[in-house]
Amino acid sequence: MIFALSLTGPTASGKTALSLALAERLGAEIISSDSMQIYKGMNIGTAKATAEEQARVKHHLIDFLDPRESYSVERYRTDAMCAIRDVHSRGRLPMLVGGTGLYVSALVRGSLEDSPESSPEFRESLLSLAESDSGKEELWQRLLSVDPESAEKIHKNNVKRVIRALEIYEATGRRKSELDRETRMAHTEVCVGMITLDFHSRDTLYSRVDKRVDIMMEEGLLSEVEGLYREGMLLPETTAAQAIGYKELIEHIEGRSSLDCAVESIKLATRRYAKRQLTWFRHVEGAKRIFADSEGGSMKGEEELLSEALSLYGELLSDFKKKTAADA
RNA sequence: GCCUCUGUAGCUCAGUUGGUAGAGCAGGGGACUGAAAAUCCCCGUGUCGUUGGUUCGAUUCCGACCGGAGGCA
Repeated sequence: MIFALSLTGPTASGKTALSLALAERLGAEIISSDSMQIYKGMNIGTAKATAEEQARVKHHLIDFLDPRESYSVERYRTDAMCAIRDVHSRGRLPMLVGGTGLYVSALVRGSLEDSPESSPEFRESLLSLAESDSGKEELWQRLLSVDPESAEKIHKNNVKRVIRALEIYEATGRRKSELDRETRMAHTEVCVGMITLDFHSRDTLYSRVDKRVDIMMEEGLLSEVEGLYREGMLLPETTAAQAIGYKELIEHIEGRSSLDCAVESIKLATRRYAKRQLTWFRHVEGAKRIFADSEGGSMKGEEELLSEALSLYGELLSDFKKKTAADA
């Protein structure tokens, strides 16, 4: 059983700075758990660690995929497991850092091996069906007849999820609800100790978000997006083109919104994203929480955060040791 | 100074022929197992500008006052 440390938190919470300090202290290598930093050339808008920062600590699963390509949780699981084994085999601590909750939980929960790959053709054909309300209803009814347990859990308007559940049945003849149960039981070869960054003051987080978007613009986000757009890297419908900061500036480049409007939309979308991340991380079982701000709302100093994180790491590690000793 | 319009949820505004009010946006809460920075669900009490009057009852009608916009001087 391999122990891996994970550091999560909403965008603009200061994950990167803390992760670098922690990694240096613990002899760790960073494995990104971010669904957008995987893409090559998307640097400013995804707040990727800079070249200097990457020189300080070795980073994995960052900046390696063509933005025109699609990726998936399961590919992430495979890639991340591979990186974790690699880092561990060299006697270093694998440290997952990123804000994509689903990616982290894919490593915490069992394997999804039995789960079928996605089928673009299948999705497309059902998607066109779902354009009307009655079409959505029809798809959901179809799911209800095939896998009532999943249908009950998935709202009929959540077309993507309804389609995925149907896709699983179509491809394997098995129900999504069954597979979910099995994967929940599946054993994992890695134990992830999780630290989550939270905020006492939502306002503090949101003003950090706003400020960071302004900084990204100053650093040249617009020309980064323009460059990628001109090279044909940001194609409609791809995951990369849906990234916050990119989709809004694409609209502006295509003349559908003013620059000011685009920047405001980026801030708004980022704040909402941060809120969703907080919801996700707050409800993750077994995660240890540290606050980036004090109760009054002012940001904590780096030293203070680092020492809090180190003590949580100590707790997580001793829990892990107890657990492995008990298993043996 | 006079005249007209206007003052309702954080913002933009509906509305009540007098029985204390509702949309959009913002905001809050939640879900999440091969698209996840995606996708989806739930949540609206606010001195109806202030103060008098009429009335069983006023945010709604009338007066005064205080903001705001425009017009005339």
